[in-house]
Amino acid sequence: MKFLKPWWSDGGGLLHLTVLLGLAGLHRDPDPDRDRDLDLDLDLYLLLPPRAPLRDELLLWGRPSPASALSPFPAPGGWGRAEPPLPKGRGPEPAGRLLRAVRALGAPFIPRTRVHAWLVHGVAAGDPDGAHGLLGAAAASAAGGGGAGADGGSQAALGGGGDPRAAPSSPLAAGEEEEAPAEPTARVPDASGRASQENEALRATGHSSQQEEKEQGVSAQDNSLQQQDEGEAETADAPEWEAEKTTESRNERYLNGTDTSLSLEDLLQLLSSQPENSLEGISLGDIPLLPASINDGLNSSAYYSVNFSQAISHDVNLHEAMLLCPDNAFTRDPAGRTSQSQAPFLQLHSHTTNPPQLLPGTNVTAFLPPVDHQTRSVTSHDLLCDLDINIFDEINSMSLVAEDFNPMEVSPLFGEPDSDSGLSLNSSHNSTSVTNSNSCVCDSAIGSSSDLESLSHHALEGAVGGYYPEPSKICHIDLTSDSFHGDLAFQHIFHNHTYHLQSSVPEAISESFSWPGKPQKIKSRYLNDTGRNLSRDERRAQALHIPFSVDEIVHMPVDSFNSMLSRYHLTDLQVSLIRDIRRRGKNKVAAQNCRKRKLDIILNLEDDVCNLQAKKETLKSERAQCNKAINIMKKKLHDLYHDILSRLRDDEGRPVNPNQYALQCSQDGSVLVVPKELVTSNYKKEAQKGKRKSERRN
DNA sequence: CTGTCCTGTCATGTC
DNA sequence: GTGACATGACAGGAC
Repeated sequence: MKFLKPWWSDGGGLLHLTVLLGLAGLHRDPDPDRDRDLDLDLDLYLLLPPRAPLRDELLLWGRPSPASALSPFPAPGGWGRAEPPLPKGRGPEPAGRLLRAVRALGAPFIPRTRVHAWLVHGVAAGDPDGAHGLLGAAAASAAGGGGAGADGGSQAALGGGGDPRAAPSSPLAAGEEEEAPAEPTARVPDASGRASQENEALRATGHSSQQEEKEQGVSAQDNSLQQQDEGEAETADAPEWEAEKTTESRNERYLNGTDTSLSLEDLLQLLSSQPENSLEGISLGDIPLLPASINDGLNSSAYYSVNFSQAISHDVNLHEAMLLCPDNAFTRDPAGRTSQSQAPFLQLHSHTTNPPQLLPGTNVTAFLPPVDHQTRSVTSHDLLCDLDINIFDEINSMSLVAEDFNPMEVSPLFGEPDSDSGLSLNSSHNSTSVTNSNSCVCDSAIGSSSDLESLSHHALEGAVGGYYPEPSKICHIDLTSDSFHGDLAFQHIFHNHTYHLQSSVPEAISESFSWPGKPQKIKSRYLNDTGRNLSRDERRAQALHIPFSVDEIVHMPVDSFNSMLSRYHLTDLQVSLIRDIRRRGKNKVAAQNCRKRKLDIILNLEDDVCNLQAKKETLKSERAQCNKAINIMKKKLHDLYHDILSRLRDDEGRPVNPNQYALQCSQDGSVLVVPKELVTSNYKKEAQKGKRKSERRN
């Protein structure tokens, strides 16, 4: 079990449960060869609402094993789902379904009394259809014991027939309807039986005997409470949102396939209630698929204002995370907290005392939501006292060993990594500090924000910087609109915000007016939600509550900028800062462009240099070749001169000196031997004439 | 510890 | 005169 991350500072978060259900011989097939055991391995992700502990409902979506296609049993269709079975080999669940399911809740935040579980991955090793049947039967049971339209196999498995009380253990029947008596049938063990079963499951996971004793003690308490609840169920006042979800309507939704939710307790209760061989013919083939990772779906679910990508990224100490829940989570409503707060923990214990023979090989490690704890009167103190430390230690060892937990990645919300306050996530996760403060997460988170930067980061991210905060980071702000915003803990949070704002604004102002020389080391300490460093201007703007993002300030046209300044009633300080931000921003862009241009120019010049050097080399080579050819021609001409002149004789019969005479070809083709002086003068004259002619032509 | 590179910022000039 | 832009210079951080 891993408490992946408490993105709500008061303890909400994502809880990863691994539920191993070993059901030996549960699935009977007419063909003995096909009779097989059921090993159901479920990965559940429980989305724990902020400040609202597990209570009375799980919404569970199943993902049938790919092996279901090989099922020898026909897929049931009676208690069908709104979503048709996904084609074989289909990938993860698209985010839309989860989102729709989440939005179907009808509230911006998860109802505080509900817990939602996504069956992210389910593998029925032995018989996937058996596993499906298991869930299917559970859903059918939840639908009222298998009414009209329910799968016949499911009905047979449940033995419910048409009697709505045939499956009184249905959490929906007992928890939501709060009408069905809790009289267990021969097939359906009572709560204590379930508790015994799950206790055995926990024992199989290695719990110590002492721990079991504690759990059993809590289970007994839980059982008594549950029985009391059952007796008082009719008189219990259900919350408004619950009133809207009557069993009838819920059953209808189950039956007509518009509601795919399924209580996890349904599942466990069904497991405990069904004797061996009783799940024959039931299938989960039509349980809608779910993504192998909830990341996509949850990430797209801005509805929660939760950063799921981060939420599932880390393991945290579950014990601490649970205990980190602010006290208000348990004491907010002393009258109404009777059941809601302690439910998850108590329920955990209540499910741990079942006799092992009922579910041989069953290994359940999960916080199970209670069905009906409306009237429980256990205080939060009792709850916390009832928590078995060993459980958390074991969970911690499991989770922290399984995955590396990097508290620093969680820290941006809780404190600066190198905060001078000395408080960090590590400290917030320290057991001592945790147990000393019921709201230590929030306190440390806010209280450790020793300067304006972190404060403004949390409080004003949306307005300044152009980077919208991830929901996990602003949850404590958004929650102000929630019905819990009157909590003392949150008042404390906002008090701290105000305090730090007041104490930090001058710092920011002074910083903004002493720009040169200001240390910029602080920059790396302030990360926005995308992990990007908040610029100094962004922090300044946040500090001064400037309702525009830096991007807007910098990039908007002048007219819009001026009109914006005139529209809003801004102080001189704000206007000055906005203009400085705009100037610096534009200058920054200009500098970037300038450097880019400079770099381009340099690169172009380098290219030019290379090209010119290559051309130069080519010309050198050509010139060398020409010179060589010229030399050859000169040599040949020289030889020719000597050969010809050596054969000539003057009037006196003496050989002609080649150095004094030259050969000259006339236009008529005759060759004359003339003194070089004449040749030179004539050549110059000819050259001048040719030059004049060329000039005339031009 | 030092050098290099990158980036932001300021000052100044130009349009 | 003002704003936008370009650019040199400087400083700080990262590597």
